[in-house]
Amino acid sequence: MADVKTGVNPLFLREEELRQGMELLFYAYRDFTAEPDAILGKIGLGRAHHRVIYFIGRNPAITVTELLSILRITKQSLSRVLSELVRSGFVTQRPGVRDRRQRLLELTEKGVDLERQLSESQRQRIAKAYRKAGAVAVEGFREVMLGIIDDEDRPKFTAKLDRAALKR
Amino acid sequence: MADVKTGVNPLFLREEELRQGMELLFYAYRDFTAEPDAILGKIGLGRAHHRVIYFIGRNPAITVTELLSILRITKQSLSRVLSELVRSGFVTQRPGVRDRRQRLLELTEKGVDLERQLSESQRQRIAKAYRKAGAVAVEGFREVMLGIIDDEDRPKFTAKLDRAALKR
DNA sequence: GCGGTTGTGTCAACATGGCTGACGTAAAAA
DNA sequence: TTTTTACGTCAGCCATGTTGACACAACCGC
Repeated sequence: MADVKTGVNPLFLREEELRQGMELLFYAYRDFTAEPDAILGKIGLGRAHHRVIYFIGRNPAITVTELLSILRITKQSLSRVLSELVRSGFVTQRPGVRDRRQRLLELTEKGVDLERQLSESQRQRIAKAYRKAGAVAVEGFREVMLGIIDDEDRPKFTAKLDRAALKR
Repeated sequence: MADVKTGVNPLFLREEELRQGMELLFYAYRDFTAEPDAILGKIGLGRAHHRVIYFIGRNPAITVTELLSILRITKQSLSRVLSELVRSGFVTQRPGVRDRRQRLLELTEKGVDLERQLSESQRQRIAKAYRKAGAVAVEGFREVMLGIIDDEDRPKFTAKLDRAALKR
């Protein structure tokens, strides 16, 4: 049972290691969101708006249902945020071609600008971390993060067939 | 400017890589918090209570100020959550010895139980990801995550001298 | 010992972003 | 034709953050 190298219970080490992992996630997320939050605050928007803008920018012509499944919130919650973004001219909606009930969402030029501004500090933060850690570490980071994410969303990061395009 | 191997603009690749990193953080955090949130909901508590319980459990006899600096919220926000936890018998307070203005926070037995229950699914999630990815990947994960975290909190994960103990 | 600083608490008001439940409409699919 | 789907909206509630103001005890430096 004794760990020869350290003289410490290996179960304790494991527990400590896992707790460190949990805390890394907490601190990283806390710091990752801090800067965009500050920018958003100045223009009367919140983190929820950033998420919506981000994923629309990332998946042009995304539908409301697809967006809901990414964010895992209710349509009522999304609706509030989304309609604010449409009203203030960051996002446009147009009916789907194959299914006219759908509202395909796109960023306006103004929306693209805001998205870029908001994500800039985050991109820089990730870039700095990647650069400092090196390619091997980045690959390890990717693997561990993928393991943390629920199975169903993992394919998003591997095969990049455009599921979205099939639907419209 | 052209990337010989892929025939793709390397700036685009870099952008894609960074965006993937950002999304990994979003999805990992979303899934990491989902299960404890569900448990908390049933007993009328929220994620904020989990965070407080977690960090008190992790740093027994932590002071309010120290807790505030970890959570980066206002004392008024913490106060509400903390007093609920004290009132419901998850946390105890006692005056500091060296500084009697301080309230040293500890989990009660009930608090320890709840903490364990809440963090269990998270520990398992991390453990599964670590196991699957392997030791090298875990080290890479650690390095990248540390790079994402603000400088000031990075020492928490390296030198583990007990700063807290010096203060009381 | 006095005066400033620190640790903590509290009251009040407000914003954000979740939630549930209910109801409605248009379009697609069976 | 009926049912299901995609989406919207109204209303109300809750959790969790914010700012600002005030209070008090205790500590620290001069």
